[in-house]
Amino acid sequence: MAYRTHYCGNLGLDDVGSSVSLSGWVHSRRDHGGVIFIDLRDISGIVQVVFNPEIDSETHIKAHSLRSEWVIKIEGKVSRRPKGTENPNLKTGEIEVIVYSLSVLNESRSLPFEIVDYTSLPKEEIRLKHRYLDLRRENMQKNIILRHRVIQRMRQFLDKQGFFEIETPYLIRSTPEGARDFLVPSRLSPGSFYALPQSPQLFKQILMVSGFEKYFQIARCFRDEDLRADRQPEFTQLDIEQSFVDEEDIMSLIEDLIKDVFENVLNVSIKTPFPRITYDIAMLRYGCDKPDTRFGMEIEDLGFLSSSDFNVFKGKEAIRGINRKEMGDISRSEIDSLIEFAKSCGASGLCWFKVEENSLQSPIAKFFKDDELRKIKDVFLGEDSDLILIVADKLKVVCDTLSALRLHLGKPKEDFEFLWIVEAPLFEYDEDGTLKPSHHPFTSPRDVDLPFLSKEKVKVKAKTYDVILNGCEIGGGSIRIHKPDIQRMVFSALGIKELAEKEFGFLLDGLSFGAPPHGGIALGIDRLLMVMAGCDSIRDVIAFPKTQTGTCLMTESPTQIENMQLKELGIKIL
RNA sequence: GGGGUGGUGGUGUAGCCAGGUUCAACACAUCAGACUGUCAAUCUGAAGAUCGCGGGUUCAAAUCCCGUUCACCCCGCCA
Repeated sequence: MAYRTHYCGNLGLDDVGSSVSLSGWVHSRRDHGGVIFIDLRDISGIVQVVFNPEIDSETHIKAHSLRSEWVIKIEGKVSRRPKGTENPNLKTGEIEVIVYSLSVLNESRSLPFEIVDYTSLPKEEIRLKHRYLDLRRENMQKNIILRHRVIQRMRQFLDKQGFFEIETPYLIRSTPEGARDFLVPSRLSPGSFYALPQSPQLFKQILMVSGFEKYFQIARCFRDEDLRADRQPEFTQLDIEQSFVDEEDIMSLIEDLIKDVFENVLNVSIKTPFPRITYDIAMLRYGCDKPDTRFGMEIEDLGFLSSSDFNVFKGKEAIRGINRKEMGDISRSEIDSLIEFAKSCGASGLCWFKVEENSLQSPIAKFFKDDELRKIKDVFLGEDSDLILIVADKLKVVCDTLSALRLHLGKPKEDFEFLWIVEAPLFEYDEDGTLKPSHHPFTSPRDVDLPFLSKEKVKVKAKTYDVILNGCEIGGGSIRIHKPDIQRMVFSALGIKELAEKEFGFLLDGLSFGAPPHGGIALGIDRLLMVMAGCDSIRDVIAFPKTQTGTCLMTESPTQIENMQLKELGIKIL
């Protein structure tokens, strides 16, 4: 007889009276000496199966030896549970299966940890080592299946919109821009290496030149940089590119896609269009380019205080602050720890005012004139029991610190808040003073900024759009440059003209053969899933993630390589 | 490269920053026995850790110090 006629979790009152066979894992057992209850688990859920000595004594004796996570097959009859013994916590709690035949398909050693979600989880180290057991937990199965549903829905949606799913190579040319590449040695060209793609960026643009017009791919991307809770060395993007579009087209496509996915997978309705703010406004109001907008506490400018008598504020590049409502009763030591927090962000200090009886209280209040104090209170709409925090420093430090304080003190509501950040600068200077693209060098500048490409480079804004969900950057894209002369101008502005001709010659060639206007976006599937599933780390939505040092604790990769294998590749370890 | 947190039976924690009659406690899991209606079963009993690893201080170290390693969080880095 077949392993199963039904799935455990799908049985219900409708099945009462039918004979079924079920296969699955022993989730838990309750042995009463007489009757034995087993919770039998398969992918669909759990059902209680009953071994009763009066039904079949031989099977009952066999059932005594069953242990957690043994794999068994049973045959039995679905019965309504006796009155008063129904379990409302179980989807199948109104019925049980009276067993008349049991076979053990496989035994299990005693477990390194319990396969349950109600007790505190073992250390992540242990979970990752025995990932096959960790993934048996209901919560993890939910996450991985959610991931499947989201990806399927995205494919469906894009297919309906006329997009083609096209694969691009994983063994590609290494280019100097961007993150560190993972390299793959070429046996056939000793001393030469492929790189794994950081994204399919160039190939999808080439597909536009090729005339496919609408492309997407669930693409694995690889970046050899340090890991974080939201960063793995390999991660998955929904990569999209489309011809004959502007920013509006891509943003509304993504809004429709996200709306469709959330409504059909999570049954959560999403308001579109998403709010849009420019990069400059985001930096001004939130101090960062991926603000969490689930709470207010926006940053206010206090530049007028640079002319006050308070020396600390004199000559500072920026003076800005936030108002943490209803925290005016904070203790002195709590304020001290906020000051420490600010210092850890790079600030030299943190000034504070409590609003009490409609006026500002602070050790530094005496340095300010009455009208200055009033103005501070007005800027923040200060009310009694508010706490106003002010940082005066270099602009970047002020932004970083206030942004961090905002997240530290904010109480975000449980919700999904989307936001577009548009018009990021095309270029930025890194700390050693070299100009680099803030997205990638194929991003189109705004048409109005073209004249500034050669002079005030940092003022040039780009046709970019990043999509933010609850303060997490879940995607970003841009309209690309489709004219070779403008592409060359950008390369020149970056001072990489010669290098680019060599590295990206094929793109410049492609653009010169009638490339259509085009643009696209990539959504970080792992991060999107992390927020959808309510996890704190993308590791919980990836079946087999790496540790912070880039190792896999289950397979113990990476490993050293035999000399023979190295020799064949023409590689020597230093 | 840097800052921080943690590592105590299989798992999660307590003990540690007052070093010694607590050289190890509690819960869960495991094993054995009992039990015919439980569902995180219950009851009784047993087994199981030289406290990540190495060194040092001390009459004495899970506890203090130094180093190291692993996991996690963060900065740098991530076009």
